[in-house]
Amino acid sequence: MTTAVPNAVRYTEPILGWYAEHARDLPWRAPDATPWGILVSEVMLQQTPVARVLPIWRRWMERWPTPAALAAEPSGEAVRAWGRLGYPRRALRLHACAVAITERHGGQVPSSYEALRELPGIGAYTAAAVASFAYRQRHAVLDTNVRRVLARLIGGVEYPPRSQTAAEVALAESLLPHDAPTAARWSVAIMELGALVCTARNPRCVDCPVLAECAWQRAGRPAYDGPPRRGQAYAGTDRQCRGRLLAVLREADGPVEKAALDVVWSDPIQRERALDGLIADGLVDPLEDGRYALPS
DNA sequence: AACACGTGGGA
DNA sequence: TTCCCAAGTGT
Repeated sequence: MTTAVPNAVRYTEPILGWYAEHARDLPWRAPDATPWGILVSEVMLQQTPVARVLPIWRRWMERWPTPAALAAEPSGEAVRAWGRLGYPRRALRLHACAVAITERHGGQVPSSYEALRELPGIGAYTAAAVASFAYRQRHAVLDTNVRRVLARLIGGVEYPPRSQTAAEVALAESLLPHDAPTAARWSVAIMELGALVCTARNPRCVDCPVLAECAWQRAGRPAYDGPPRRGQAYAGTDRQCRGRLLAVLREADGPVEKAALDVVWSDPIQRERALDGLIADGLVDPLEDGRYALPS
């Protein structure tokens, strides 16, 4: 038996109203933001806080305002401009996106979910986000923020399951307003609610527009009881080693000697493995003369 | 379906 | 200081 009260009244309207008043004015949300700018922001924001993305995004858009502008440069320039945002393979894939958009889509970021999904580095979330935010379409946009809001608001638990389920997708789709532009606004609104109010730690429930509807609140905000949610060691890992190695190349003006890489990581076995990994990923180019460079 | 993949800031 | 985690994707 479904409720007689339409979801639009219970969730949509309060959250849209809250968003209208409390949304951050981020540059990729400005009226003059382009689909390319929005796509770039979405890739940069993957697993990365807004505060760190902001300056890099501004510099990036100033330098490469169109996909064609980026496509015209070596991929290594994208890796260099990526700076310390993390997960530098994203920079490589963004460059590959620019090439694909230039070659296959006449330089215009495609608007269909399917075409977006085929671009390198664009998965289910990012394709839905770009289609929604750049083209005002109606898609379930299910990121970590939205999953957490739905887990609490509807599921009555503190955190969503570790990996995304079909039930979550179905739920997100069932909540989508029928009208496409409204659905797009709803998607960004519920995401923003998760980012600003319904946060992972210390949620600001007092500021929540749907506190009265919240199943987690109603249940007395029980603490998460499932298996440990995290545990990613970093110190001493290949990831850290790769980061050190790539930082050397990023900060160098041109190719570097092998010795310049050797000094940043003491364990030669791990160092070589990490370097081979970077080369395999296309993030590092081994030159004929024995030196190493960012890819061209 | 797990696991690899960077980085830095807040609690 | 240590731990958690921030608009995921590809294999």
